[in-house]
Amino acid sequence: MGLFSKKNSVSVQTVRRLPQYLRVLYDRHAYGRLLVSSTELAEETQVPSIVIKKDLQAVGAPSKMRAGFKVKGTISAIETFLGWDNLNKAFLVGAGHLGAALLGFSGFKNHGLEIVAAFDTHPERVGEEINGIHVYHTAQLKSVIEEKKLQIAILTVPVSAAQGITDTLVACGIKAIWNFAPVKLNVPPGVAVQQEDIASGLAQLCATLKSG
Amino acid sequence: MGLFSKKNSVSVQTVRRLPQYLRVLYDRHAYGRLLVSSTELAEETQVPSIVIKKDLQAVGAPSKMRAGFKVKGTISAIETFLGWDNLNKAFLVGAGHLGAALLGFSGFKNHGLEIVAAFDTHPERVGEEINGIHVYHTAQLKSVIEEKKLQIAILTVPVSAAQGITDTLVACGIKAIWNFAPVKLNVPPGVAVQQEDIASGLAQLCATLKSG
DNA sequence: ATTATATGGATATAAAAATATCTACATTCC
DNA sequence: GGAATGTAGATATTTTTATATCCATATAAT
Repeated sequence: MGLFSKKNSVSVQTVRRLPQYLRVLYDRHAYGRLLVSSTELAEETQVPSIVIKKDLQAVGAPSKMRAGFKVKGTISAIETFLGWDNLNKAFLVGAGHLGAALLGFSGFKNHGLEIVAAFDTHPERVGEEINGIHVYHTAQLKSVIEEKKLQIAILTVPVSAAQGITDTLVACGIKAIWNFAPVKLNVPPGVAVQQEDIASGLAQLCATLKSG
Repeated sequence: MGLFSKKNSVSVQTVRRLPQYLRVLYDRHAYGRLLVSSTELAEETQVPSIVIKKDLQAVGAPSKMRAGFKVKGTISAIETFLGWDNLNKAFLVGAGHLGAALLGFSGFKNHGLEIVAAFDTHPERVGEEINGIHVYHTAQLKSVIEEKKLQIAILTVPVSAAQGITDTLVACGIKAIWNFAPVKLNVPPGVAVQQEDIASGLAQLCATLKSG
């Protein structure tokens, strides 16, 4: 029960739902609303209101009795919790189809992420600019990471290249990897890997189809 | 306990892990292996072996005492469970960055999915072929769906268009929608919607970063 | 003032999922 | 042949997550 044992135990599922709330909150804030109730958020997100209440309480969102959660304060609470209140410098490795799609998505700045560089090995891609982001050769990873003080890696390379690139990233001191390659990466402790597997969602849809 | 009350209760998390196992199994099968143990699958996927055992038991994977799970039979069990043993005809609405990336991904055929048509409203996209898939105008949705007997919709349109397109899809009798637009869709009972929210994964990564 | 109502907050319960423990059994190795 | 080993299978436990119930309270209607 010491000073450092306070486990900030916000569940994974709660964390995954936060961006949904954020979107509705941004919208309400744009309309000048000061308060929003969990009931209203529930209608908008199709998440049960009781889950929303618990989620928002977990991140310390401010509320007003009988009125709802304070829009601005709740936005701040969520953004602070996720570290989205200031931008992390990110880069992307693998400027293929998916990589280009992510580079073309301008919404990351609302999610605390600023993609400032891309890397690839294909000669026809290196030197290009995609949505204003320069594509370097993968050989320059180390120098560019250090020069630009990059923090978060987005991995959209083929499976065969994923682990090799990862080893390089780890050697460069990268502590967060967002991995879209369908393979589990081997990293030392202290490096966070978030695995995105598009097949998981498809599997869920197919299973629902068969049973429903 | 009647004939129809048998609830095939395979958990969501189990379903989401199945594709991972499938990848390793394909690999081992390609190398001619007949058996694979849960321990080996655990090393490969970083999922605890006991979870793997339970998952595979849940879908009725065949095994051999003291030896492991039968590679071929387990592949069949998973594919059958997910309905990936024969191809579902799918189509994509919204051939923008992300849409094009999905159209360019040829791996869906291993996941029971064959994308046979795309739709968009932009004049410069309509009429194009992306990875051999024709892009129709969205106005033709109904006729093409009926003509080609399409079953699964992949939605990669902007948020503003998502619900409108969904209403059309529902009217066309579509029963499964894989939605990449970050908005909850309103659909009648009986229509399965699988929501993909890229921000959820990013939130998870950021939360890990902050706490780790 | 009084009452009705909708809300966040707190607590309790239930359901889902992960993890641990033990057993039986083939295979391999002496 | 006998013991050690590594496996699936079954069961039990714990942890996590979701859901339900009740309560105090601030607002609005009467």
